[in-house]
Amino acid sequence: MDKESQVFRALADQNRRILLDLLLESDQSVGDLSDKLTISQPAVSQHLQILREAGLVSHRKEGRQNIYSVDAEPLLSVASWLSKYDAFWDGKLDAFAGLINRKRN
Amino acid sequence: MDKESQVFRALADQNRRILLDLLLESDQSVGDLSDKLTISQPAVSQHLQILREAGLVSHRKEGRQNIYSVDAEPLLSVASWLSKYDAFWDGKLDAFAGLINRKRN
DNA sequence: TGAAGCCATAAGTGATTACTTATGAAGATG
DNA sequence: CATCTTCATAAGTAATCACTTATGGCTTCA
Repeated sequence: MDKESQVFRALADQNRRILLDLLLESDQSVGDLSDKLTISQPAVSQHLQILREAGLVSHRKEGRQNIYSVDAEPLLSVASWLSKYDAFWDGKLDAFAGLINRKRN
Repeated sequence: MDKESQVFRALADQNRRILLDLLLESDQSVGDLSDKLTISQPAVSQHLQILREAGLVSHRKEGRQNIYSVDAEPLLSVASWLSKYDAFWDGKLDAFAGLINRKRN
């Protein structure tokens, strides 16, 4: 499977997007993440593996904990793919540009 | 399934992204699209149905042909979701902004 | 050292996916 | 009308998915 499909597929699951959202707030251990979802710890580990394979998260060991953090680089290729649709957004593009500019200023 | 997952899932298949790319060039019939892919016509129809359910394409009948066209609006929510990662792109964000601005000017 | 905590991996399951071939409905054309 | 074109839908299949429970390897700590 090509890398782009792998990234989209990783993002296609709600629990995985929640995991990314949680990691966006702060790096966290698997246990911390598990406590915040309604699925089992192994399920969380499996989702994290898929996110890892898509390059969207990385992890470091701290004692017996495994601390995960976001790695947003693959999303750049998603953004690049999206940019092909600029012409179709017309006026709405300004709203989009506003969205991506919001945090810059 | 939530709408956002549906859009990501629709984009997670390479053939469906190719279909969108083709439709980005011009509105086309199912037969035209079929000729350009290596899968069967029913497979193309099935992919188009998934894209329709995600709101990414629409179609109009012209005689016995079914002409499909891109409907990019759902991609705005993808773009909005992506914007949460601005802070993680740091310097790379400029490249991203360049990408989305390219076609504007 | 031994018990407990943290986490990945294994194995099993039902649901979904992405295709195929077969078919039939609806519109154009002789 | 009879036929051909275009396309969606049906049915079947092998592969993949998202979970579960069970287990065991490390690490920490009493």
